Amino acid sequence: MASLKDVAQLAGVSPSTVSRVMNNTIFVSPDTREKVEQAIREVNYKPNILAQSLRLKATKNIGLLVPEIAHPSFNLVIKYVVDSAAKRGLNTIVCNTHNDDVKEAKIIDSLVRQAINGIIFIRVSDKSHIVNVSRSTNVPMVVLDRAFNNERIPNITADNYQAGVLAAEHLVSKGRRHIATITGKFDISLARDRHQGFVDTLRSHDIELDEELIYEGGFTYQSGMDGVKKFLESDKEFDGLWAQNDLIAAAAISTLLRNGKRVPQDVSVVGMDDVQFAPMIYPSITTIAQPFKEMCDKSVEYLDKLTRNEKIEKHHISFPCFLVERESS
Amino acid sequence: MASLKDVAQLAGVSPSTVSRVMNNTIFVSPDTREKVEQAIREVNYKPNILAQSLRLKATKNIGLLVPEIAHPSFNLVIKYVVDSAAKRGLNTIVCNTHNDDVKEAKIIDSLVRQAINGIIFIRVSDKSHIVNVSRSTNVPMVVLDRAFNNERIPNITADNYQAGVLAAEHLVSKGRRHIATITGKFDISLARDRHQGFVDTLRSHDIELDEELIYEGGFTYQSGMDGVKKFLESDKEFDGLWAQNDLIAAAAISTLLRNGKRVPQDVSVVGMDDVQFAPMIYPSITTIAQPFKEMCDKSVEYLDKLTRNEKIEKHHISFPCFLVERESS
DNA sequence: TTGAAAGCGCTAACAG
DNA sequence: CTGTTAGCGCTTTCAA
Repeated sequence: MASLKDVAQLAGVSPSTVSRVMNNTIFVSPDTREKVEQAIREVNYKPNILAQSLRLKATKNIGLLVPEIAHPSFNLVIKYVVDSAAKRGLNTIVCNTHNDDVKEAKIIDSLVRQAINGIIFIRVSDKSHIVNVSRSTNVPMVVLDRAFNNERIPNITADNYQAGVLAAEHLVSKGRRHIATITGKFDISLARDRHQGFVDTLRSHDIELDEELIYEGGFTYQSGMDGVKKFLESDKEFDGLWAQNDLIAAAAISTLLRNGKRVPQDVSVVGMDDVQFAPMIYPSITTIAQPFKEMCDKSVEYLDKLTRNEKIEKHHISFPCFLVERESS
Repeated sequence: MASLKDVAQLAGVSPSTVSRVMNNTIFVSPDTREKVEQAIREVNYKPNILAQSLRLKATKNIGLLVPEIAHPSFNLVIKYVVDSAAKRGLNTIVCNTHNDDVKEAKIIDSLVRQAINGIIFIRVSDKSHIVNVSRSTNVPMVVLDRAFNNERIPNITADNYQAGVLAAEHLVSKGRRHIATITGKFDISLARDRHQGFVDTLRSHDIELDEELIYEGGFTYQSGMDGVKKFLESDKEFDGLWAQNDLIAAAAISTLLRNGKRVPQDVSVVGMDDVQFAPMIYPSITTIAQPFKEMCDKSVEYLDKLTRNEKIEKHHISFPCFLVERESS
């Protein structure tokens, strides 16, 4: 690969001049410029990003940490972050924390060593303590999806409470009164928020959730199966079910079908996230969608601003969710 | 962030000594080492990766190009490549080529400027011409999943012909004789290979595919729906269907169900890839699995070897597929 | 308007 | 065993 020096030599000018032509930083006389551009073309010169970054103390890479890559919701996040970053000329280094906060800490630690410009971050759990890192290294970070209260680190989330409201309203509007729910682990605050919105709204319709029809799962397919099995084994009748994500919803639907229940006739099922497969299965999943694209865009925008020391409007943005009605309800 | 120089100063030694301690490159006397390590701890020194890379002309980053991040099969590839790279201490920059070979070329072009050590690559189509890039820049590359004949660039694929054989054998073993198939676009050679294996095997059982029961789709959900609709509109009876990926299979299954057909009783459906949702829907999808994990591991291993100029055993490795039998057949 | 020179943070001869 | 020195490829003062 030709270097800037090579180009300079070939054009008979100094390296600084070539740099000036490349970056349009200050005026260069038309004929020198022509000579230089000629030389650049001749050797197909491309600046070495590493050297640039070292000099400028800024890279074109951002890091994206997700609890698990092969999770349909995070898959969407990856797509949108990568696409949005690419639009701004940024590369995305995708890291898998495997739902393990020790691994998570290690990854941040290695990422922070000037390989990247900033980190977008879906925390493994509410316990992940990343503040220290951010403080000691001043690598900009934004926390996505899972709530995080900190005055230094921006936080982009969906309005999870409102998601619960939407789910409840929808089930009630379908005439369902005997309602079950399968949630994520309650040590993740968004699971609590969703549940709270759900419970409050049902209550406002004089519906009280039966304790036996609440299953605290873990945002996994398995917990969807387990939850429905437990409900079926109890004697409780139920005609509506909210699953706090679509993985759980898919599990619930297939488990119900396998047990001779009809969806939606016997049980209306509502999911959450509107992942890729939600419209693809039969019956297709009615779900509470998060505006992932907008959330990811905003995250990248914030990170970008932070790296250039620009102000950001708000430290915590919460995006409203919306209902996508399909066959399962 | 403290630099090597700071540490040296603090420890009262030269920078090179600190470097030696960090890298264990040659012997350092125990007490100097102790002094240095003390200083390192004191300022929490972390080497600047950028400077290291510039100096060593090698980064810890690899690039991964996929035609579309939010495609369930490629999602698996991303997961496995990232995980496998992480085990070797490599970061993965994930890029989305959006099924566009112009974009693809641009991305490679920008990636190649020393930001990365090598590229793993699922080509957009058989037309993508990346050889030039690899030649002019000598950034190591390996082509994954989609066949590519080149003596310079290793190619890791599944045995797609054999996949077709497995699918045909399975349908025949289920007593199916009137068989339909929905394929990927035939400008991607693996679609042709799969089809060939399928056709040859059926023929060996004296079954000839009816032209009207072959639909050349595009590895998308949409083409699965379109294909089945076309089949249903023709008068042809069919009791078996091979979809060349699980997206198509899912579409086929739900379209059949919506049209009053039972799966598998009326039509046995077989997919391919064994993506995440294949076991999750009802009926769960019988599918021809590709050993994605092994394929990705091998790709990363090859890339790693290439970057250290080690020999690799074979330039083209083709991994056998296997049948995963579930409810849909 | 252009060039010379310094330096980003690191490693690796080369001396000693 | 350790220090000095040069240099990876670039940008940016500072002078001219």
